Amino acid sequence: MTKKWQQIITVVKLIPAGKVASYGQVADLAGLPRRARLVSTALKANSNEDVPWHRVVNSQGKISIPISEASHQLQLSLLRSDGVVVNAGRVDLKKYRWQPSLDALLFELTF
DNA sequence: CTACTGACCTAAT
DNA sequence: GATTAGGCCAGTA
Repeated sequence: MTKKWQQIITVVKLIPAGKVASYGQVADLAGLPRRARLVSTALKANSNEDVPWHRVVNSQGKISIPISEASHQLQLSLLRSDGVVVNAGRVDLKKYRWQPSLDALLFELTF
């Protein structure tokens, strides 16, 4: 577990239920611009209960996990239990995109 | 050390 | 919408 991963995980933990963020968005907030791919590897290594990894989708609002993976369905159901509407593996980003509050942004500065 | 792999992103067809 | 191409760069083998 590197420090970069910890920063990513920390940001993901800030995403409130009912909202989603994109990989790139998380990377930026974690102070790691252009590292969207690192977010995905960090998340897959930390798919446990205290990390709401399911609230992270790609820039199109779609679930990026391959259908072949069992966790694809898991993300789908977890999102729905959060109250997020998912159609064709996709959420409406205009509606559900997480907009970090000011205090959340200030918190990021402690990185 | 080199080579390959992505749960990515953007822009251009 | 869908697809392609290029860029990206930390992990992994």
